Amino acid sequence: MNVEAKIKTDKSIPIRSKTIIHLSLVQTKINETIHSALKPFDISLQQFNVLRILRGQKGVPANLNTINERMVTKMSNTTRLVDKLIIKDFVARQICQKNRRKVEIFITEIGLEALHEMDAVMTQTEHKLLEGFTENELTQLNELLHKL
Amino acid sequence: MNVEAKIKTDKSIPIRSKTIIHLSLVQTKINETIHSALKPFDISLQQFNVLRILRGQKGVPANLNTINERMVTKMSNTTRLVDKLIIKDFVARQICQKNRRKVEIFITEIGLEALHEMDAVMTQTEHKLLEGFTENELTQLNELLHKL
DNA sequence: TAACAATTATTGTATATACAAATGTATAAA
DNA sequence: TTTATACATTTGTATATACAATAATTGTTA
Repeated sequence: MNVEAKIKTDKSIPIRSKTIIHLSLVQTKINETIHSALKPFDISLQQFNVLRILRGQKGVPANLNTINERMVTKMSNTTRLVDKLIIKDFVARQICQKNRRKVEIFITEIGLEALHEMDAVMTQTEHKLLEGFTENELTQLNELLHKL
Repeated sequence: MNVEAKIKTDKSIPIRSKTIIHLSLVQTKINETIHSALKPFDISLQQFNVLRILRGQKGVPANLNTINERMVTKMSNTTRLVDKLIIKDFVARQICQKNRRKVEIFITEIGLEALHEMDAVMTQTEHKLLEGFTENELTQLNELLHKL
């Protein structure tokens, strides 16, 4: 991921601008890679993330607020995202009886199985994306990102 | 930007998954920050990037292909993006006389002036986003991102 | 308790984006 | 010259997303 080459500029860019552009380029690459890795499963990255959040609940249903809080990129319309997962029978939704404003969303057996298949592909994709890094460099990168 | 806190998981995440999530979180933050910084100018980040590309041409008009190649996040419909900049009188478009399939797009005086104002805001935003970093750490981060 | 405010989710609408098909132009081949 | 192919952009369409408005329920307070 060579910034200067990519944006084809002759003049040297200030280090901060360069960093921001660099991060954007990296993210674009990551998104494209993950997107195509998930393609065979006919699921979007956002939908995949919701499934993982629900699995993390270990059987406890989550309401929309909880999902929203834990989403990496927040969605204004998690409702419709969940709708799509329901169509696939990956999750189910029911009204919370304690507080009927809330809904309880949980992952189904079918969803768990599908997610398990996707996990393998995702792990593989992550390794491929980060194949240029040593363990030490990964730690370094995370420490630096932590400052942002 | 604390990954574990943000995604509220108890179990420790594999370093590669963590890195990918970390990068996504960082990018979300950057996008939100830049988006709100550009809000007063009523321009999207993509539109801003096109303006910068056109200024980089130093008077030489660019065709759509050139713009597309240099875009950080590639767009399938640069046509419509340029349309919006034309409405604002920031750029102009004319058919290339040498090859009438091509169009020539260039930034106007109004566009240059507007961009100049935005530059100040962007520099400020970049500094704020990266205020936790020393010069040395910025260099380090760029070197690491280069591996991706 | 009635009125009002706060919470939670859903829906409507406008814009953004991805992908494919269509348009118009230029070049090459028969 | 006609046909085919490649090129550069535009348009159509479906989906995604952001933001605001609405609906339903619960909590608060006068």
